[in-house]
Amino acid sequence: MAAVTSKTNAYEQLKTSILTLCLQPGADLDEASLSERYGLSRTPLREVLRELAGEGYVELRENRGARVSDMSFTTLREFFLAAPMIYGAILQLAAINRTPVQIADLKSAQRDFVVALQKGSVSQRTLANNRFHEITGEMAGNVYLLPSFKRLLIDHARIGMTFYKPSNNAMAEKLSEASEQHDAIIAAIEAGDEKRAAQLAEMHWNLSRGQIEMFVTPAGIEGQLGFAGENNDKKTA
Amino acid sequence: MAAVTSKTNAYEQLKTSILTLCLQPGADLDEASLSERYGLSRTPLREVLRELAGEGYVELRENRGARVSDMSFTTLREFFLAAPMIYGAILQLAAINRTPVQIADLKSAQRDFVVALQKGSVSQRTLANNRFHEITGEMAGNVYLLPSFKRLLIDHARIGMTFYKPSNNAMAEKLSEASEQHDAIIAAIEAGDEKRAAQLAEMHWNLSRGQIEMFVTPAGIEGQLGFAGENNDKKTA
DNA sequence: AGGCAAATTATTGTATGCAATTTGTATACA
DNA sequence: TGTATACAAATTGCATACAATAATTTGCCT
Repeated sequence: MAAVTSKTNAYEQLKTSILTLCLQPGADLDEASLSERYGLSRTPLREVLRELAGEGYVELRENRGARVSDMSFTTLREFFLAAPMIYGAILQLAAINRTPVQIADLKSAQRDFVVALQKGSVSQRTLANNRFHEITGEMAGNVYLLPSFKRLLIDHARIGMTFYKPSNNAMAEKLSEASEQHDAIIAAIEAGDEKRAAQLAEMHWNLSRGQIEMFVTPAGIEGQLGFAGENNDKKTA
Repeated sequence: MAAVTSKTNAYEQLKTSILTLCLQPGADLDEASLSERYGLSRTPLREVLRELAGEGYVELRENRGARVSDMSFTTLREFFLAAPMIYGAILQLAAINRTPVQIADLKSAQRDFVVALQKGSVSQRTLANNRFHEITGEMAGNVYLLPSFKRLLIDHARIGMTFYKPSNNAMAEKLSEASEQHDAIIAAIEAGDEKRAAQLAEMHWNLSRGQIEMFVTPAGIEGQLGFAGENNDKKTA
């Protein structure tokens, strides 16, 4: 998948559309309309869908078309169970096997992420973050860990698109914290400090989990509806 | 992939051919001859190849056809690095999430494996063993760990086909030891003993590694060429 | 009016033919 | 003898046409 053909174009566009929730989880994918949309016939488009299915972007159902891989509360739980393990292993190996060019790539990706953080859309930020982690996966250089890691990154991006909206200051703060962790990860990898890398991996996921919890249980509205407990002295506006 | 069509047939046959080394790592896969062989046109066969590529059975090269996923000394090293981790996690989760029907399936697969051990070919033994582990993967029920685990199982089968030939008594002994470990794994899963399950996972891979080392460094021919050290009192035959 | 069944429509699956790319080979030239 | 280039063969990629399957509508009967 190197040359710039309408096929690779469709492949990349579908990927980013799924990552940015432009195509929502569970959405039906019609072969006819998609092939027309991307300017190719159904045959190559079907092959693209098969490839995307292999990576976990879409699910194929026999005689019933493809749909974007679904996400549920169950998968969210599975996600946070598997993520620290896999990512911990990936970062450890990245710290061991990294090459100079890869480190340069990673730093470049981090610069892009910082820019996206400052003046990018939620999608751009998500994609930049995704690219950063993709590179760490490449650095690890283990074909057996990579499939699961890539699968994780798909849903990491989609979870990010859902929950990491900087609607309040606390969220924005978390995001800059994530950026600082990226810097720390780069430093640990560059230093070949595998223990530190593993530690940072876990911290990074704890941050993600914290952001989701913050989103699910919003702060700052206690008592507003008059349901506050007996000991609440605070006056309601 | 449920209905028995010539497409699913090609899919399954290619899978087992690759697992049993009937199609060797790195072997070229010609679309025309394969489509003729399995009695379907090139279009659906190409889709099958894409699906197999997604699971790690084959590698696709643009404009240059598919070939069976390669294995090298490097990948062997990556394998034994990733395997204990992934399989440890899989068995832990299997012990937690197992259902009665799954346990029954696992026991059934183990019975098949024992039969294959006694009077089956190397291929049959490998496939039965593979099926056993596949079921543990299903039991774990984590979509994020599964891709890597399945990728591992492919090469586990191929490594097994290469190294686990019971050419001597020691090898045969190792195999019955593997069977006993399977029984222990079933017991741990059924009891919901996740710690024990993780422990057994590591033991199982250590056994595999030992078998390979035994194959690579054959015993019983020291001194035969007269290169024995000074302190060797043993008479050569 | 409600439910079942047959026909219609829409969508997916497969086959074939042709275009584009790669690979192998032969020939000319340094 | 080694290298480069042009041509031929083989193989992959794509589009169109047709077949098979699923979804929907329509009409009929109860």
